[in-house]
Amino acid sequence: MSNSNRLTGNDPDIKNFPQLYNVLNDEDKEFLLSNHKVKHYAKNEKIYGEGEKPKGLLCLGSGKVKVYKDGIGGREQIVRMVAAPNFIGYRALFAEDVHIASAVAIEDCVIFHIPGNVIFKLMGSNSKVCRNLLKSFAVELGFTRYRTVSLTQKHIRGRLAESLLFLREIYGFKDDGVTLDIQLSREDIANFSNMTTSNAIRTLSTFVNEKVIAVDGRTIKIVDQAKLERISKLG
Amino acid sequence: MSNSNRLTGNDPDIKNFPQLYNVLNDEDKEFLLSNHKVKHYAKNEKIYGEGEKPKGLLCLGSGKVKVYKDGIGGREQIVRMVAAPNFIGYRALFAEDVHIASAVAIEDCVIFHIPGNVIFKLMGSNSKVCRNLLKSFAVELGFTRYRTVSLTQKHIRGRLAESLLFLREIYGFKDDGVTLDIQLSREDIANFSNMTTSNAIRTLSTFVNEKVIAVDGRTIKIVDQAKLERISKLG
DNA sequence: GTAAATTTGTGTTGTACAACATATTTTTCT
DNA sequence: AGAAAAATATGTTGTACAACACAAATTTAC
Repeated sequence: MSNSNRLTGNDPDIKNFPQLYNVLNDEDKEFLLSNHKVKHYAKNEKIYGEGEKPKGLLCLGSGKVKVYKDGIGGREQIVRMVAAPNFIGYRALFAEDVHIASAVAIEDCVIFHIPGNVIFKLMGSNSKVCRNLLKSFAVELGFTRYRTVSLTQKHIRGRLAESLLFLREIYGFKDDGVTLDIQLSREDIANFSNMTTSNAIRTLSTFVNEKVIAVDGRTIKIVDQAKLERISKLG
Repeated sequence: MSNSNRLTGNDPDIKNFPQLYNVLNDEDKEFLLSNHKVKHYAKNEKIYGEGEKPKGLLCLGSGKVKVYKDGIGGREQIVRMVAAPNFIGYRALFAEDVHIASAVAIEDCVIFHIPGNVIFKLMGSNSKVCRNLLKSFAVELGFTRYRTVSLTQKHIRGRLAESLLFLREIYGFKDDGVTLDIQLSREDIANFSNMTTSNAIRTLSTFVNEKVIAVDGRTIKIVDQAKLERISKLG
């Protein structure tokens, strides 16, 4: 996984948000620079909630976000794990609908807020903006459909293995090349994998015993990726 | 299983495809009219399959289509039921990816084929085309996310009730106001509701006994919609 | 028209996993 | 620091539903 787009440093700037800024002409760049807000979110802070009206387009400049839906009996289902730079909360904006999921910062985040009329104006004068938004949708719809099938058809081991592989794909490894660059509670892992917290804990333990992963608190190392892929594939 | 060789009196026309034609200026209308193909598909004919490269944008002008993914052990999961007029197979086009699902005509269909470069040119000169495509994506992503949660968390009765309500929403009723305007095999209903065919048959029977629906072969009447909604909601 | 194939229907068995209980460890709060 | 709360861990029980088996009805094939 390439990290060439990944934002680094302490001061994210919308100029480093390639999906949007890089494709604009000079005039539109100027317009965007003077028509957006930069907001900071602390770890565990809510970004938006189910039922709220979208205020505009949100661009995750730095940090990590989980997007989830509240299900039956309060059981939350994580439908998306987001790394920067990426659009968030844009489905509701383009569906002209309220948010049907909630977003929470899972570590400190910087998010660029762009009012609806501003992004629509940019879309009018620059079709590459549209293309990038369409591409985001297309990738996400593909992911969500894929997940619908595996979360309903795969067994627990397969679902958990797949989730770990997706976390690796989304967030990558730390410098050592084996440690997942994301810290999640067992509950979050369970909610991402459609299982109870108990079963997530249990199954992670068996993976450790089988030397597929190594775990230290919330730090997860992928020890045998080929085996993990086999477990994911076999269901 | 042959297409484009059937003579039909009154074919649907791309002029009646509002998401695309109505928003164009005269010049672009002319361009679109001379740069698309009208194709016929017979009932049960495959429109595209998993792994194929998208040839362009498909617009369902008339007929009904199911979109499904092949899951574990050949168990197919229907991820979308489509009524005209609607875009189909566009995810792969905008993700610059191969199709990750298959589409089959569940009754005779007319589909407008628009080459990729043509739709991209129209998007460049008319941002309303983009808006309509974005809206399609947004609605579909919302549906798919909603379904992920209910297909994984609701019990069989709730899943089947929800599926019947979605079929009503998508295809509506016949003139009598109670008969679903769609004929599906029990297997298709099962694959849309994430359950075995046996359980779909069984549960439909109990719904009949409970006077929630009435069934005659593949014809389904919704007798007590409020009750069906209650069953769907309670999971 | 009859045979073959497919779809529909129903009962039985087995099991994957949720639900629950409870202990232990870690984190948060004052 | 110690108390309270939350997260992690593990064993037990119950059940929803898949898997299987088989019969009847319907459709397709020849």
